Amino acid sequence: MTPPPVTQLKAPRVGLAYLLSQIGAHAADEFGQRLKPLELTTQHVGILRLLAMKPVELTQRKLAEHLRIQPSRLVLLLDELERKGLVARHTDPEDRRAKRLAATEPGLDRFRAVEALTRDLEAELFEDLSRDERAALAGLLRRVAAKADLIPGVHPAYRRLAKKEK
Amino acid sequence: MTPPPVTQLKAPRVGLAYLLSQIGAHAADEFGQRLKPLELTTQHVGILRLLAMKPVELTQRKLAEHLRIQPSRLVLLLDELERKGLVARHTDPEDRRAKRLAATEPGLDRFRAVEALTRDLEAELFEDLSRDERAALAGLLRRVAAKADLIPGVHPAYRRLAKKEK
DNA sequence: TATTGTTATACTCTATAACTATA
DNA sequence: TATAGTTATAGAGTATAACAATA
Repeated sequence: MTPPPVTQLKAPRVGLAYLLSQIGAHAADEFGQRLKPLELTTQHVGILRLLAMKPVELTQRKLAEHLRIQPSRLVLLLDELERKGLVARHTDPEDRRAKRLAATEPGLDRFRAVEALTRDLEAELFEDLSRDERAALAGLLRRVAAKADLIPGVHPAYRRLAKKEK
Repeated sequence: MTPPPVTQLKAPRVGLAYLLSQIGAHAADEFGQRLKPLELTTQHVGILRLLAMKPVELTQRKLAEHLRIQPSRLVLLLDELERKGLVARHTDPEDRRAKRLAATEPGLDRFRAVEALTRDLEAELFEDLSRDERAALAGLLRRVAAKADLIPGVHPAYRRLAKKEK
C-alpha cells in the first residue's frame, strides 16, 4: 500500500513504547482517512459515540469535562454536527442556561456506519494475527491502559496540547 | 496519577484499533512531557536518533524525504538543534548547495539521556507486564507494524496533516 | 455573584510558494 | 534549466479571555 522509502537508512532500534505510539498513530491516521467520506472527524466520532449511549442528562459542560476539551472547542464541534443534523441541542427547561445533548436518528445511523468502517479497518490492520493472538493483544493492551488510568472512550488526542503542566 | 473523571459515564465499547491508538497517544504524550527538561521535542529526537547512527552521507533533502516532512519544516528543526549545539551542518565540498548533517558530541550525549529516559518510561508503562508478556506484546506489535509497512524510526506524527490524498 | 454556552482574539504548527546560490 | 536549502506567507487548529443570558 505505502510505497517503500526512497532513502534507505539502516533501521534504528526503537522500544516498545515507540512501537505502540507508531502503530497507534498509524491506526488513527487510517481511521481519519476513512472517516472523510462520512464527513466526520475523529473528534466528531468521539462525541457521537458517547451520545449514542443516550445519556439524556448530558450537557455541554459535562461533555467537555468528560472529554477534557475546552467548552469553547466543543461549541464548534457541536455546531458542525448539528448543521449536519446528527446531533440536537435542547434547552434544559429546569436550567435555561444549559443545553441537553442528544444524537438524532440520522446521527445514530451515521455512527453505525462508523462502527462498520471500524470493523473493516481492524480486519485489515490485524489480518496477520489469529483470533487467539488478537485476544491476547487486546488483553495485554487493556492491562496497560488500566495501569495508565486511561478512560475508555476518551482519547488523549482531544487534549493533546491542553495544559503546559509546568 | 491521573485524577478520575469527574463526570461519570458508562464506558463505551471500543475496539482493538482504538485501544492501540489511545495507548499509543498516551505514551507519546508522556514521552513529550518528559522530554521537556531536555529541551527537546519528539521531532528533534527523531532526527537525533537517525543522526546518532552516523550516516555521514545524509543531507537535509534526504533526511526530509526519509522522515516524510517538508524540507522547509526540517530547516526550522535543524536550526533549533544547531542553536543548542546538538547537530552540525557542513557544506558538502563536492556539491556546495548541499549540507551534510552530523550529531555533535553533546548531541550524542543528549540522545543517550533520551534513551535512559525512554527506558524509565517503558518500565512504568509496562510495569504490570511480566518479561515474557512484554516480549509477546512486542512480537505481536512488530507483526502489525510490518503488515502496515511502517518504517522503523519514522513516526507517522511527522506527516500527520501532510497531504489530503483526495 | 456564579455558571452555561458563545464569540473574539491570539498563538502555534504546518504547508505552500517564492527566493538564493549553486549545479 | 534544475536542485538544495532558505525565507515568507497563509491556513488550520486550538487555547484564552471577554461576553450575554440565566441562575
